[in-house]
Amino acid sequence: MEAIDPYRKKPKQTRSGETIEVVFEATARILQTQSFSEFNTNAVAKLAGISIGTLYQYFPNKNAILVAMARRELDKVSQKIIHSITAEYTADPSMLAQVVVRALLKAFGGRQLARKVLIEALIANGLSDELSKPIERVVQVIVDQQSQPGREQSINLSPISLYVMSRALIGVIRSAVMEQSSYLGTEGLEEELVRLFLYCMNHVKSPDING
Amino acid sequence: MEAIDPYRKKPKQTRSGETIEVVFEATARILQTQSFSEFNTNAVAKLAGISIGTLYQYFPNKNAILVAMARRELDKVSQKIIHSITAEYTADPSMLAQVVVRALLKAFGGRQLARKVLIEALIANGLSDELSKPIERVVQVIVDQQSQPGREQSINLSPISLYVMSRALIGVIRSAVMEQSSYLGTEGLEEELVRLFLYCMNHVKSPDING
Amino acid sequence: MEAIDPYRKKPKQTRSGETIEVVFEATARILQTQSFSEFNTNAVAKLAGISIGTLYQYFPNKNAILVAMARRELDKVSQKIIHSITAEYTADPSMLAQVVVRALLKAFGGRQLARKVLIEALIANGLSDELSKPIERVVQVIVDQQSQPGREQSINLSPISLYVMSRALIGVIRSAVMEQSSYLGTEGLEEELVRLFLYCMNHVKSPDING
Amino acid sequence: MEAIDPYRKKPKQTRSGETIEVVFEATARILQTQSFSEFNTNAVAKLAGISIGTLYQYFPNKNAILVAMARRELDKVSQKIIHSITAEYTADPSMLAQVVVRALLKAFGGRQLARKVLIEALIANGLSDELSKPIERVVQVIVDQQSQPGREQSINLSPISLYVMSRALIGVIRSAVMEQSSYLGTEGLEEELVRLFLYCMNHVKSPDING
DNA sequence: AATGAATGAGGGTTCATTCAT
DNA sequence: GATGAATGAACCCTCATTCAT
Repeated sequence: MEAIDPYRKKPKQTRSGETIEVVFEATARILQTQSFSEFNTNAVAKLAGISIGTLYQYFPNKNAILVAMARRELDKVSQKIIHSITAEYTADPSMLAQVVVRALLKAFGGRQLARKVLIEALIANGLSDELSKPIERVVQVIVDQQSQPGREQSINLSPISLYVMSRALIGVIRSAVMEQSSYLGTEGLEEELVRLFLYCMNHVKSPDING
Repeated sequence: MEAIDPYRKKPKQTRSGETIEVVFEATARILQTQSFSEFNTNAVAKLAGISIGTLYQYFPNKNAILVAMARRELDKVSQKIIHSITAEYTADPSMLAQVVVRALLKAFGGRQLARKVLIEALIANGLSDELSKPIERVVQVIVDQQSQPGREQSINLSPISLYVMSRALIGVIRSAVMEQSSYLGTEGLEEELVRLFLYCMNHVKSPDING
Repeated sequence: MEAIDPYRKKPKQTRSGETIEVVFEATARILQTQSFSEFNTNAVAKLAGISIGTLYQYFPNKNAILVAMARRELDKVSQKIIHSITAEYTADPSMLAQVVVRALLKAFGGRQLARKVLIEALIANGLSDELSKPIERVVQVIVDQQSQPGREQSINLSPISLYVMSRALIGVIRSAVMEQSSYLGTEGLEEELVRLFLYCMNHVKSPDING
Repeated sequence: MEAIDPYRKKPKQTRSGETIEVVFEATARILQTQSFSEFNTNAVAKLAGISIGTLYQYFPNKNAILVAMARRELDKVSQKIIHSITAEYTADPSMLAQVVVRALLKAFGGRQLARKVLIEALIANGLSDELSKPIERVVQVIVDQQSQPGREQSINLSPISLYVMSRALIGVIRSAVMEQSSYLGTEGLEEELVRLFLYCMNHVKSPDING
């Protein structure tokens, strides 16, 4: 559907990198302070302090700005989480879960309107699967970690379980952010998510309701 | 925010109801066969076989069409599910879960592009919480059912658990629909969702990964 | 340019008269509380509590409402002034002038937004000459009065003098109303207008500036 | 109220000035040859030979065209009159009056429909006081001139007298233009206006009618 | 006489994108 | 590489007016 590479020219030079950066900066500012409908190429160029012509030399079209920005943002998120996991390496799964959930909440639940709109943009552009990619990456890292030789019991997470788990997690966080839910920032939500995460990782057979 | 009532005039006469219906019909057809950007008031009116003026006598603006339609759609969904539960009343929780999940998948996962865009519309209008309402309604019905006198053990679902559960479920389905995931329609997905649902309903303490 | 008779059906019956009245009432209310652009047939009909169809049975088109209303309004004005003159019949010209000016100011300078907009409407419809008609009528009455047999000296006002005089007077008042001038309501303005009026009535040859 | 500056971008380049000019030209042509209702942005752009987009880069909205144009027109008028006065400097007040009145009539009474509509535009935009500004400017110049040292008798024109005078003069001319009066262009009208002007400038106490 | 749903021409305005400089 | 004036297709929405009931 959409051009896979949203950039028109690779930021080889420092100059180019700067231009892309100011465009992102301007985009974020607009999404944050104004509505999504306020986001248009002319406005971005103006706020970025560049000409509209220059903008179009770095992005083939309006959408490409959002896509590029969102991708970079999501990359950052997974980088951070993976870093957290690696740094606080632990054998305790519940600790692990907490680290991941907390990082996710911090990343997406920042109450930052810009991120919310960015997410909307991804969705509206049929790129909503990108949203879940960071979690998939994260989970993969965890699985790899847990499956290291020397471990007694390695996790065996089926692809579909991974899929459901990541979408469930992100789904809850996404909803909370979009609805500006009052649960955001509470310990309760974090606990529930940790529990959900652990359940999915364990992949135990669901026990009966009545025992 | 957004006008709560997306209708401009109450359908007092039968005529009005019909008009709204043809507008919905046309909207669905456009969303299904063409892209979202093809969805404009003129196209809708034309396909609906009414004048643009008439359309605007029933909907205050373009967005209102989507919002009204989405709401009705979601209402239908919960109606159906609740009906299913009531019809196939069962003491077996896993049966219950299956009924609910299957109904949800059928409702949202119809692979119908129109529904996808409708969901987008809700989100874009800051009404994404409406998406989860049907599940909340459904769960409420279930809880009520399970808690009837005579039952040995009633369910005690905390609000936050209900919240997380409904958003997790819808999150997965939503993602699958939006991404046009290949899991859609598979038994595997259904099973996973049933499991997730049951787990959440039971709300058991998550066992350790290795334990 | 415009239909001379703005009414579609003569108000023979009481019913008809009432309808026209509620239309005028609604029009006035809209012009007063909202802008001129808010004035449209649908709004008028709604506020008047009649159907749009009924409205069009009494007025051939939108403009006719304004024209009819303005004419009636201006008629009222001249009626009042003439009444004042007749009632306070006086041989003293300056008294006469004061009576006329005061009546005019009261009629047009009422700070009533509706009248202002009505005036605008007349102008916009190329009927601005109607504005001056009341004064012409008034002056005619005065002239007739002054010229009654038994009077030593009758006034001999040339048509062009009458024209200039009436337009000058109305011009000042109109401007003051339109600009919402702070002079409105002051004695100073009244005095100046009385002086102007008297000067015009006297029609003396203009003396040199320096004497 | 209304945006004080009706322009969207300052004519930095020569190009801009030209664009504004062709827009004015096209506007005038339309107002002159067609009715006011024919005046719409698309028609203007077309006749101006520019795209509608370009037009909107110079004027924020349709009305701004009229306002900008009217202002420029009125500026021209006062420039011309002041120029006339200065050029034909004279100590003879009646000559002076004639110069002013003639210039005013020429400026406003050109029978040009465009000017009429322009005036309407000013009025409709609540800027009708702008209409009188040129005369105020002119009178100021005259007063300054007359009050120069060496003159035996300087004029002492109170603000309210100035106000009444300018509005009376313009009022008559405006009416004549709007009504397309047959007096327009006659010597009689000019004489009457000169007389009115002189009377106001002298500000003599009005003599009794019969005295 | 009254109604009011339906009409649809028409117009204001935006904004993604181009291209000559 | 940068600029930004110019473009014009596209689209939302209004509202005067009609006419079947």
